[in-house]
Amino acid sequence: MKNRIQELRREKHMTQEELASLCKVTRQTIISLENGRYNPSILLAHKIAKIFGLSIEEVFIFEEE
Amino acid sequence: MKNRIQELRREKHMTQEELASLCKVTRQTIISLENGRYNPSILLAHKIAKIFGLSIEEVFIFEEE
DNA sequence: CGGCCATGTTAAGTAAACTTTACATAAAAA
DNA sequence: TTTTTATGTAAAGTTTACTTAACATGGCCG
Repeated sequence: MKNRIQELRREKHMTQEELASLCKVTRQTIISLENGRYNPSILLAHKIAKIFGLSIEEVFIFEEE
Repeated sequence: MKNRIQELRREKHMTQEELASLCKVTRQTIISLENGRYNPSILLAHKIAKIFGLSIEEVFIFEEE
């Protein structure tokens, strides 16, 4: 699964720190998501999508798995 | 977070066993999701939504959290 | 130059998702 | 009545998401 977090965060001129605190997770978590180390929980995915004003499917790209 | 898994599964006349094998998880996982013991991973949420031909947001209801 | 800011790495720990196995029960079918 | 089918519970174990903390680096600004 790919995601557009870094791209969308930069569009909004947000730092990892700012996004993390909006989501109420740590900066490490944002780094791990942006760098593809693991996938977010569905709740975190929803929070992130909401912050960007998009649906989960618009932020997280599910390729064949 | 609430979900409509049981409702949608019954609409499709599917057993927990059938849904589980389509998702490639165990029946226990489906039971746990239907009975609200825990939330699915984003990958499992996506698979389930896909099986029902819906978006994640149509199957999983995010109330204020 | 020197310091700060944003990003990244590593590692160890906790919490939550998911598995495996075993057993229980009610309803339908044989 | 006995068996089968669908659903559920419980407990212990593995894997993955997330935290905490410490340290590294390149870019920018004074």
